[in-house]
Amino acid sequence: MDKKEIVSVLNKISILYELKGENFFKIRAYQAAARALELSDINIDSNTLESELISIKGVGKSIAAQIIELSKNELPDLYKNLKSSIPAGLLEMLKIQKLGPKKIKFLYDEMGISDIGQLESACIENRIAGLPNFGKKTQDNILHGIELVKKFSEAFLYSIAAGQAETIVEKLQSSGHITHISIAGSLRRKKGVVKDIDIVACTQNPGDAMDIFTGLSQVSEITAKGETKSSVRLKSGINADLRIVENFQYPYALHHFTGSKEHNTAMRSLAKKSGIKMNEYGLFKNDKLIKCRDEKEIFSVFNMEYIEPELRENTGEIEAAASRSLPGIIDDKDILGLFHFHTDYSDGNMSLRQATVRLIEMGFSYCGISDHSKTAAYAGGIADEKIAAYIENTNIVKNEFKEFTIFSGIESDILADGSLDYSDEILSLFDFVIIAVHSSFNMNRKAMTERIIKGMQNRFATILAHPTGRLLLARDPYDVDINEIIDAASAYNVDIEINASPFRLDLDWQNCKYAKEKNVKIFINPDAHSLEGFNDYRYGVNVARKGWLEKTDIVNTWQADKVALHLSRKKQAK
DNA sequence: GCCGTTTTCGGCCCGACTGTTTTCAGTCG
Repeated sequence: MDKKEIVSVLNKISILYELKGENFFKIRAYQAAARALELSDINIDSNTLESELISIKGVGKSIAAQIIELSKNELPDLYKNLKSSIPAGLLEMLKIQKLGPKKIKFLYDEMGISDIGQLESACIENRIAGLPNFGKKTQDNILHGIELVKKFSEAFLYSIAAGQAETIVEKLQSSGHITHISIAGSLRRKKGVVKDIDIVACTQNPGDAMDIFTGLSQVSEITAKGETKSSVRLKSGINADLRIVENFQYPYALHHFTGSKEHNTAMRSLAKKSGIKMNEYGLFKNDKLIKCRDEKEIFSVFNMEYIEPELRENTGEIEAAASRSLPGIIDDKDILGLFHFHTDYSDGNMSLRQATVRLIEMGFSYCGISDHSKTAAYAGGIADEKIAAYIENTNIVKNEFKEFTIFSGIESDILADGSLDYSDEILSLFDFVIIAVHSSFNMNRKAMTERIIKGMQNRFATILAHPTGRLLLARDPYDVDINEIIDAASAYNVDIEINASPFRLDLDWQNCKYAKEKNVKIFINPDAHSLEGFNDYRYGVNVARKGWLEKTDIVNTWQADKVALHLSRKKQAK
């Protein structure tokens, strides 16, 4: 079993323990170990030693032994026994809102209910209301929750949720009385996929603000309404929470509701060590508030640098902030040019000229065109005999815009055997060659990894595009060893892109640190097919920020002449 | 189950809202 599968088993054990009613801290220990393992750089195989595993904070002897068993493809007895003692349907039942492990356990133990179907019938037959600690309201909530499980996914693309959150903030702001307001939660941390919308605000009239919030036209249902917290479900299916606090509490509340949960837990435990209590209303020493005007001052109390929201995942940012060694992460304005876009030579709906005009308007100083190659028939890829015309057109536009640099490129398919779909003769005509997998996704891990590495060995390969091929919420990544890909990129001097399409965000932020460690250079590419698509580069910046990347790591934050040198050196070196 | 610059035992982050209860457990974030 590989690391990903092992992480999944550890998480399953924690869920099974929850349904068993096990000790809360034991449950959390498994969750913590799973997460620690996931985020560590350790590569797990059948030779992995206990000592390596125990060195990961959160993994002890017991869990290390289970990981070792799993790495040898043996399921630990503990897991087998747990799994066989708990019907799979109970796990599904956890997806129902307002229904947690305790109630599920009760329903199973006392009523023999072991899946969503049985639960639904029991509710319809009015057999749930009347049970101890269950009433009519709970029964209705369960039925409603079941309906939602059937209807909605639990996750939404950042781009969709962010748009809706911004609209809500604007409406609350225009209603007056708001003194502070911000999007918080995973949206503020710029996760690619989010579960809900969190908003923190201060106002002189909390009642009014709650009324406005719960009365918004996009609200389909009010799930909670109080003086300081209200929750609604939007018509889109996304849940949104509004928290209202006093002005002086705003920085603490903003930090608290921005999370992540793991970051907060770590911060609180750190606070506790210095005798400070930390919650959404403040920092307290001996019940006395330590005044902070903004989030920056909260971190200062602990003698830490300000931690950007994107970094707050408890992946080392707290330690780095304490030792004043946080990375200087990039900003939208650091991006000076955009590569990887498609024009009407393949499946884009704009000409190179139109693209260039737009990019100049957006303030960029260079770009790199890369239409699809001949194998991508579905995308109108360019046949061998049309390459000359494609390059000629690029040259015409190049000459028209002297102050703006256009790099000439192509997105060449990595075929199933690892070869690229153009001859070296054709590939040599370009300033850069993006290589990508667009077909035969169902290869096994070893074969897929070897295929991509062979593609990178081509002497003209410049950038590897969307390295895992995933489509968020729609298509799993193909089976590939991403660390091996990064190692190979380092060895064969190939850059990797962060595909900034909100549907892809591939390379993922969690792999960026390893790429940086291996000195692999990164491009943030919009993969635009239309003029509007260029704006997507910002989503890629979000990924780079979460991934601790700095300007030195990201090629398209460099000036055009440096990029030109970088590309030509790559071509000559190979 | 994990962890330790007071600790190898005894802790483990904290609070709002709901619904079912008469003081609180469960769920969620």
